[in-house]
Amino acid sequence: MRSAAGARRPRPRARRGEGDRLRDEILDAAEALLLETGSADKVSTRAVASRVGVSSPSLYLHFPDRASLLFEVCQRQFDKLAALLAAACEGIDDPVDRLRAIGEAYCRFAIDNPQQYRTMMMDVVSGVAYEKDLDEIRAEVGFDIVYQAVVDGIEAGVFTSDQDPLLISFAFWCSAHGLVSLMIAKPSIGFGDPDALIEAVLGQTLDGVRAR
Amino acid sequence: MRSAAGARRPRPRARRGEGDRLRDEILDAAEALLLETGSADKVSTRAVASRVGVSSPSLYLHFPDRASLLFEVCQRQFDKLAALLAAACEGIDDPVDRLRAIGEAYCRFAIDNPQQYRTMMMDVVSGVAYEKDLDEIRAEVGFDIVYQAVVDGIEAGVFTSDQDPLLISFAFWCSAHGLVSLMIAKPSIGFGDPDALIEAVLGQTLDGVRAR
DNA sequence: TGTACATCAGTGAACGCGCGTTCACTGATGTAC
DNA sequence: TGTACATCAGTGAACGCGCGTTCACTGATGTAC
Repeated sequence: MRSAAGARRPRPRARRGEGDRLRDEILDAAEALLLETGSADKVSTRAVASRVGVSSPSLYLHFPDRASLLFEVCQRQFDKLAALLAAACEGIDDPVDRLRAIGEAYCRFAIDNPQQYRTMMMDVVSGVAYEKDLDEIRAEVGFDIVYQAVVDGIEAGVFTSDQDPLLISFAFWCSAHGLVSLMIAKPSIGFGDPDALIEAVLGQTLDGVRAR
Repeated sequence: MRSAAGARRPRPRARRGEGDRLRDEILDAAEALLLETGSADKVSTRAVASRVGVSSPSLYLHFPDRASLLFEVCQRQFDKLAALLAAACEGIDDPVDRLRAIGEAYCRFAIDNPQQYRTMMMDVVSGVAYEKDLDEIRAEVGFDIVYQAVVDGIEAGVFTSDQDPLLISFAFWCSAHGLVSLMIAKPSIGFGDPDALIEAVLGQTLDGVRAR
């Protein structure tokens, strides 16, 4: 816990029109706090302000309330995840390989950013109406590129055409999410090498949709 | 919110040795509160006491602290789930049918008791060292009976023997958990008929491990 | 270049709240005689 | 059966805490002249 009067000198006032600098610092601090405490409930306006080195009322110059701040922290994570997933499948033509790459990138993100993933996908962020409809979720968690890979795979004859591609995509997502959310929620289980487990579980799920 | 002085008359003192009556009422109230609020953080000692119609210090006659109370609430849920799963697969010889029955019962429990499932499997219950090791988890979430069904299935030649049965079991659990935890965490997605979705996702997962 | 003034980013103190927990206590129940 | 006493389940008041948010304010920055 670092106080405004502590090690760092008092922050210089933002110049006119530089308001976004503090705004970004607040978001960074909230994100860091979320990461360290592992719980959105612990990301209090006071803790965030103290970390930035600023009084807590000054958050209200940049966000209408705590819920909006937390919402935006999550939003930045979703943007990051979407970019990661898009990058992961870029240039991979084979639908099976592409699906595997997407799944691995998704799981990697979750394992590397467990507290963010928890907040995005597992928690009720208290006071935040963080309810997205299917279209938003589809874009944000990479559902669209999963779906596209599945459709391509069915067309190429490598995936079964017995099932609705939407359902196949969804089941794939369930596997990936189930795996990483268990690893995050129940670390005491002791999962061994995460990468090996990810590969094995995704591989098995992909086998389930192969054409036969 | 019902106060001690409210509608119900002041609760009669427990007789000597009847201390468990209030203890059970406290657990029931905490469980009900968890269900209604959907968040373990909201299950405060004061709210529980007020619901029972008792002063909050009296909780401390039955539980050393709030964390122990919450822990026991969760423990009762795990016991209930284990019993449900055992009942679900009773008398089903075919390993595939048995596995499907276990998975469906597991998902049903989660859908019917979303807040309890959330607390048991998705949340960090604040202040509760609710860390179980693999052996406990295996027993409590029905992992052992899943594993047995998989082993039986491999022996009977209906499941692939390419994979470690432990891994097959785990991937199955990932699917089921992933499905229900998404349904619980992101209700705004709009999942349609839950039973149909459960059947489809589990069926697809089972297809992934069929011998070919 | 110098001065008076306007702007507005950030502050310090305070609000009312609910929390977990402690403590000395009360008074109904049970028991010994 | 009646009485004095011991037990102990449950209480009321209080503790110190951190919270989200408000409000009147300060004082550095920028601007008009």
